[in-house]
Amino acid sequence: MQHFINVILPIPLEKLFTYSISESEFQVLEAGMRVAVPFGKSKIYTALVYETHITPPEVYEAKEIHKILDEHPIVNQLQLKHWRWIADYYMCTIGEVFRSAMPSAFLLESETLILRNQRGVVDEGALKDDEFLVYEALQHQSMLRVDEVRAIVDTKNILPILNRLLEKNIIILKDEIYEQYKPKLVRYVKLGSAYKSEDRLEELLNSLTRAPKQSQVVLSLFQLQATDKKPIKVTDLERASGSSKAVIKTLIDKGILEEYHIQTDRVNYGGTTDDFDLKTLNEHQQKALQEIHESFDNKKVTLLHGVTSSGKTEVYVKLIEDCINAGKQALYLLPEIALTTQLITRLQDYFGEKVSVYHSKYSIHERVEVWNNVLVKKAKAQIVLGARSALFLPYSNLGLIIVDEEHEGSFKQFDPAPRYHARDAAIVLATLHQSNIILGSATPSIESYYNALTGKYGYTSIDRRFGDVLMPEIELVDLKEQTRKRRMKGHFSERLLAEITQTLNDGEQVILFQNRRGYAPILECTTCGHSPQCPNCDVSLTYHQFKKQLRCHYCGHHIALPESCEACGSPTLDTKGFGTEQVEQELKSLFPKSNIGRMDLDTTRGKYGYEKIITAFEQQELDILVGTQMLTKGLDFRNVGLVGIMNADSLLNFPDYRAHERSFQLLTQVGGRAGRTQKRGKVIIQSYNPYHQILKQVSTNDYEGMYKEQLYEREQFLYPPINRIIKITFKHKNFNRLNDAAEWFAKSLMNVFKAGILGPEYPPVARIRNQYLKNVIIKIPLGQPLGKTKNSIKRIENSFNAISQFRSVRVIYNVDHI
DNA sequence: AGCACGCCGACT
DNA sequence: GTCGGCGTGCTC
Repeated sequence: MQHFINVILPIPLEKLFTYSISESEFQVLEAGMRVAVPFGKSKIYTALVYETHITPPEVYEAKEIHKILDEHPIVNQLQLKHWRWIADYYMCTIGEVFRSAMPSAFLLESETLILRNQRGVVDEGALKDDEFLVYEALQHQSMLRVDEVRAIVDTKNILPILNRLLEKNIIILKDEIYEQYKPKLVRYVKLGSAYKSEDRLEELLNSLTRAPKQSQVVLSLFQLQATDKKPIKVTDLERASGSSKAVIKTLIDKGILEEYHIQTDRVNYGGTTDDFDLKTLNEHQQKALQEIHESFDNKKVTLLHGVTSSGKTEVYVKLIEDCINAGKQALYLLPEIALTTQLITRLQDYFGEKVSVYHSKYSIHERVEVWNNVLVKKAKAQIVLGARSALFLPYSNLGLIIVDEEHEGSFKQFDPAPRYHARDAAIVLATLHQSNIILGSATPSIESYYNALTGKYGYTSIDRRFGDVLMPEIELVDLKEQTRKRRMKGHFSERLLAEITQTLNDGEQVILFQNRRGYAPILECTTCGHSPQCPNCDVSLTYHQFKKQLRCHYCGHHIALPESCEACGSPTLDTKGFGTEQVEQELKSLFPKSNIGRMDLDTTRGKYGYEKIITAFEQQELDILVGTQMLTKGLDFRNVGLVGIMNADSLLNFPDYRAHERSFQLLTQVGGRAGRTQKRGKVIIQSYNPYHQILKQVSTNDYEGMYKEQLYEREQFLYPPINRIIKITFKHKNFNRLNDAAEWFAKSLMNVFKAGILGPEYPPVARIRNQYLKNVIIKIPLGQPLGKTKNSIKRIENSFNAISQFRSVRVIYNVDHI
């Protein structure tokens, strides 16, 4: 009998692929195990077994698999179901979900290597120039990768060259897949087995009298062994003997010492364990906890609406405790930017080494380890704290999911597919596991609050700050008036300056928020009005003073700062608008005695990027911190007396239906950083439009009012939560073709759906990396069956792809686009 | 998505 | 003449 497997490949193709396997492989293979399979002419991919069966494919001959990569499944059935749901709901392929769900180290691809053919006889004179270059390179390096060859000969298509070299027997090709994950090994040493007996030992020491360093090492080894029976690390021996790696190596080479390796975990928690000093909950938290339990009993998703600094974390901790006591796994999801050491240590203080952390700044190795720990249900991975990708770990018995900062837009993945919303995917995951799930926020999203009010979610709130600290006092400053009266110093109003001075004098810290990085978004010639544009994108280049550069924030293109206008040649260049860099600079001249820090994408690169800045601010080495929305989340600073919003208008004037909701959330969250101890904090919001409804609602803490008004608008314009939306983006480098394609697609949608089709429209940035963009938005009434709607859309896409000029236009679906 | 194949323009 | 562009079709 023949045996087969259907596998998921990590590529955007809808179908599963069938490979043939042997009888014995059939005995071993199970769904959820990885196999390496040949695909296409020469590639080898990592695929995941979806099912095994004995039905031969009818219209083609199945290829054989290359290799089995796992002994046991590393993905379970619940995950496969979850992936299927994500692929269906977010209109992508299961292969794309597979690709983004696994740590990249699990997905090896083959790479073609070019090696010297040792048996060939080379007639150097018969080689062409480029062939000779490759030949020469192989004299120095035993093998080359394809893109290295490309760099050497400096042409795109190197295949003809390689083929000629192959024919002349100069090179051979080899396809290699390599395991990217390497367990971390620690080197240990012990005395060589030849020297175990007493007399041999004495002999040894005598022989080393002329090598004092070496004998010192041997003596240190004895001392270490005497004090501690544990294995001795090479690094420890090095330190104890005060000698070098080289000396130890010599001893190893001589056979006097033997080295060996023990595998260790990268993800270890170094702190003390079982150090449970959970603050007792206050009455408000207690009440919330009670209500959450009741809501959980009704099997409901529960929304916890607690004002900033109300102590939601303590409530979560209680819930986690219950969950792990019941022997189940707990998942705590946070937006990437809120995953700070502050929170991690706090949780580790409660739960010790039961907490694992999983997010993008972790190395691929660390991620594999967390994956494996969750898979085998290790105690140290019973609680996972992570960003949205932590949703994909191989849980087998989740008892609790917490989605904190539930309103955060960054829970929605934007660029590669699957464009999923982690909050919503978490709800589905909770259903699959029959697990409890709680959404928490100080400013719930309109959707979630709507779901709570309509009874779909359970709801509970905490409207007092922990320790009864007062909500900050919020003051609006009219920039129009201040400018007219010439009361501005740079971008600071008199009021803001006075408050900053006052706060600093009181020995408290200041946070200033400006939601734009760089120095100024636009450089403009005051003579002719020209401003430098990105050659690849339809945006002005942002001026970064620190590097004296103009940069594009979309494609990364950058040029040196021009000294005169490129259009008219006059040196009258001026900046328009302002970013964090400029705020920082102005502050430095206004408050020369204060220490000023800046926190934005440019200053927080690298694994410990933000850690440094946050710690410096925490320890009050910095008096003022300027930053973008990064500083709105999850930071808990004790001593902040004042939060200043440099310009609220840039938020409010954002061109989409969520701008107001987002502004309210952002401003409330930043404001919440002020006054977390007994003294009441202060927030100053500068705006050209201080009578804006949203600003008023922020300043009076009127979430209800904001919700009602926004809901009314969404009802009027048929936006979520009243309707669902799917955004379709069309992308192509040819402007006219893109327009025709988008127009055709929109018309077809119109024919099918009759109403609710918006566009095609150009997005605010209509060209990125030389690709033109156009959007169509489909509004789907809640009653309309989603599956059928998506099928109709897919059918239209099929006809679309049948038109040859449209085929090359990328179609990107974004379901529930934020 | 990649990648090969095949057909056309513009240059060593 | 070839190189390299791009459109087209296929991948078990």
